[in-house]
Amino acid sequence: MRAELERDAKAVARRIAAEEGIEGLTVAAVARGVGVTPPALYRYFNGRAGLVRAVYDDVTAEFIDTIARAVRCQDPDDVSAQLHAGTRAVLDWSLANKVEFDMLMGAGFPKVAASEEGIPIVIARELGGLFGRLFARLWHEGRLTCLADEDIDPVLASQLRTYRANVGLEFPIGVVLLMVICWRQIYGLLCMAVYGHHKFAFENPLPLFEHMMDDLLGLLGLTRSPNLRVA
Amino acid sequence: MRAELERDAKAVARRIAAEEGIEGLTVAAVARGVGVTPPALYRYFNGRAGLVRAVYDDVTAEFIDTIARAVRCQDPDDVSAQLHAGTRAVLDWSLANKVEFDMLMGAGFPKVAASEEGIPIVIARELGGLFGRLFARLWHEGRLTCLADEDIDPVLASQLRTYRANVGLEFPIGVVLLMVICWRQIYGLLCMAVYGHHKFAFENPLPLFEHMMDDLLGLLGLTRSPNLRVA
DNA sequence: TTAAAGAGTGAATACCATTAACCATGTGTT
DNA sequence: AACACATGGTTAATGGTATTCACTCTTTAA
Repeated sequence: MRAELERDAKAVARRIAAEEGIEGLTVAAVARGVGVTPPALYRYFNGRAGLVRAVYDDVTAEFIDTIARAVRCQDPDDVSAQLHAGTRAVLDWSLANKVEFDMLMGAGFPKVAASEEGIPIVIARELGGLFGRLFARLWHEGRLTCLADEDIDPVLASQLRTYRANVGLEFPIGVVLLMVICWRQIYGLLCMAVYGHHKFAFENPLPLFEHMMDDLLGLLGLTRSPNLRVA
Repeated sequence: MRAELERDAKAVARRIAAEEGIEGLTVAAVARGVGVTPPALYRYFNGRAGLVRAVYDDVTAEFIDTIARAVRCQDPDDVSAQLHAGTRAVLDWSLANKVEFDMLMGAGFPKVAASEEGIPIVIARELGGLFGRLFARLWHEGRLTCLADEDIDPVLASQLRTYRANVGLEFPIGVVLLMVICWRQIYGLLCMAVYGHHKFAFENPLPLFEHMMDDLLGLLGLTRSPNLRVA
């Protein structure tokens, strides 16, 4: 019947989490926000953990959608622009949604994953798949230079194969290694920007970001696209 | 008088934080741990925030000391070994102290910084200084190849100068940029390892770490030292 | 000897989560 | 139409938390 209350509660929960931080997301606060007493919410959510879980699911979907949209916005034949725009979208979304970023890709994730059953590795899979398709295209076009299988440390190679299987990629593990190398740098920059340890000097992360993108695109044999469209 | 109670409380707080996570660090729990009622702790700490702050200060000192020790352990003339060992110590400490890592360099930091006044940028300063001295040595030995000032984007250059001034470094901003490039990758790997998003494939982060170190040392014109001593 | 400062306790207030018991309301069936 | 029942909410109760205040005891200082 009242499916709208569930929708409202989710929206309120999301807003509270964004404004007050995840520790401010309480059953009582959400109940106040939707004009109901706290126990009522137990009809819809599994207590506080369920509320957090609901926000997590919503945020995950929104994040993936945002990034995918930014990639789709580019010229479908311009892989450089797609990679650049997708990565930029990750940065922009993360900065605009710091609490949510923490839930998806920071310290919040282990906590969310521990609180309820069946939290999937959806971010690594989806994001890996999204960018993986672009890497696949570069690979098939023969533009990537990467390590041969036998030049990769055996233990690392085995890990890369596991990753490839889980994300559903189909190119050599040398390409997977390239992805991981790129992600390592992007992720480091993201955490620097979101958590703000270097805010005293790098309040605006864009110069470092663009410098990094030039670097990473170069690593993939690409150059910055002149047709990049940023939302 | 009872300075020992303050010591005990700090130790208990640290243990609870490590075992239960930062949200389990409650005034009541610490009080139980030292056999006293909660209000008693208000004589020593500024409530829960003060307790968190005390843990933060302790952990900061321990972290810096651990890394400095690992660096000192190496041949003082072997900069490669010092960089490698120092970075490895950061990884090892972070994995062994995930909650504390989060407080120093993750999502916990903004929260701690917001809770009490005068939280210094001690980590960025100290760690930057520690590694900065090694970079300074490489620079003065003329082994580093880096961008000239005029080849760096002006906004980025200004940020690098701010960083250099805050950390007390004395080499060209091209070298500072090298440091930031290295840190970006190290930090990304740390967050990956500590937060465990890719645990399904990279449970053991060492292969990726060693691969990264080879990369970074190469960037600095160095090779892996044969005399590396890992604790 | 006495006054004051230090260090703790207990009680009170105000949050929070969670469960249990209860009540209204509408829906479907006989 | 009347009745049973599932749905969706309520209030009440339990127990956890932080924090403040008033009070007591003990130690120190004059």
